[in-house]
Amino acid sequence: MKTLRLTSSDRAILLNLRFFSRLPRPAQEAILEGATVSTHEAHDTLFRQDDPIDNVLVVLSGLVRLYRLGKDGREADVAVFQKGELIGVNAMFLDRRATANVQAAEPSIVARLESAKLRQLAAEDTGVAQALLELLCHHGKMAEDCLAEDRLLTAPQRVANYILSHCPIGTESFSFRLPFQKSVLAGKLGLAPEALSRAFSTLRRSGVVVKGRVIEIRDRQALEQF
Amino acid sequence: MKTLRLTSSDRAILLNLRFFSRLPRPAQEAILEGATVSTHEAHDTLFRQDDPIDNVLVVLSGLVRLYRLGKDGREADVAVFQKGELIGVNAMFLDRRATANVQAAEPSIVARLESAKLRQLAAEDTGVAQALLELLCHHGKMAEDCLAEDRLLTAPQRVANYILSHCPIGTESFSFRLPFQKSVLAGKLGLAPEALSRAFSTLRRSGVVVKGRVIEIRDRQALEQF
DNA sequence: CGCTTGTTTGAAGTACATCAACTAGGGTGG
DNA sequence: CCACCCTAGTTGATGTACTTCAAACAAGCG
Repeated sequence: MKTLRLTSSDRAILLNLRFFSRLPRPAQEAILEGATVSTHEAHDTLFRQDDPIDNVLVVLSGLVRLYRLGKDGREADVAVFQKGELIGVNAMFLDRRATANVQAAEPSIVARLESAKLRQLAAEDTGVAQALLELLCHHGKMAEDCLAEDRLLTAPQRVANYILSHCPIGTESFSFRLPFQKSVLAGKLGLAPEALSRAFSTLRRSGVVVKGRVIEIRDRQALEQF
Repeated sequence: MKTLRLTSSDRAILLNLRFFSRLPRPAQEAILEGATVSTHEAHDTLFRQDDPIDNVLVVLSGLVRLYRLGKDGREADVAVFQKGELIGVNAMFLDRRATANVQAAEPSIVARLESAKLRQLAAEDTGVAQALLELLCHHGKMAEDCLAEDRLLTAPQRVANYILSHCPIGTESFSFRLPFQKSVLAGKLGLAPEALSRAFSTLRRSGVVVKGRVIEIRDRQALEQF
């Protein structure tokens, strides 16, 4: 891991995020001022569960995975963050400890904001607080969706759902590229990699063609009712 | 369902909540001013998924269950709220629609706060925003815990966890009363009622005695390593 | 006492995990 | 350019945890 200062392109990425773009200008400056950047290899661990943490991370490139460990050493993903997503906002307002292990799932670059500064800004400026509130509500909804999916859907249904969520409405056929390894998708969906593989082959009968990371949907209807 | 004004004891309950007690006095008044109360029979539906919703609910007594429906009509609980908990905070800052079905799981009384008012206060007063931020982070952590439990633990382990979470630290043996029907606990843990029942009987071998709603722990050690 | 509702138990089925073997790409070094 | 290796992914066989359906049982409450 190497730690650096923000480049101007890093700044540009940050300022374009939904979260940042809603902040008042002075708050933007204040946050960026103390920010640093770090680069990580795949499988690097950024934090371990319960580590004290006084940064909020922003993924600038790559992929960061949050997972918890079972007593038997098994890993369960609780979230996967892509470019532009914020990590560790919850911890900032709770006990300031990581609620999960944080790991780079591929070579990644993350910005590190100072939680203390962000907390202070939120306490002084309702605009900042507002942006955080919206972000947290969005996270909350995602989590609820995820729990409901886990409890209601079978593996092929979860995969179908994922595919459909990347498929613009109103299109009958479509194709896109997975933004990460299949094993990461498996973790995100709460499946073993083998189960994901089998789910894909089940969906082939409903017009889903998978070649490498490219997924092609031939019959949207069939997928939706799966 | 009957709608009423707040009684003074309702006001007292609300003002004692962690959330309310952190609010500045004028904000408390402003919120209580527009609040109403409604009573519900068991199984009453308060909202259906996607209903527009412009209240935040507070459970004053009883139990309120949030669940989503699968395509086949199966129900999956996403949260269960007891006395003193707030419902619908996420929706307030998103699209203002219910993210799940909301149902009284037993005869219940809920206060209804005006989301518009609360939103306005949060936009004007960082104290209010702060209280909401902490609340949402807490919700977020709960959701993450829940997802991780679902993915890492077997049914008996989840039940053991639940029991331990109600067992004061440092006590070797202990007993407490379930705050709701077993079928509700089953839903909360993502299990069929039968699975919960079987989990209890598995745990009997580890010193858990269940009589009606009363649960007795004879050997905390055994439970912890389950 | 009998009815309703909640819980337990049993038997059968299903979905997913796990383990192991095999296959396909994607570099690397010769 | 090919042989090799390493990793990611697939496929098969087996085990297991939970669901589902059905029936027995218990507990309130009229």
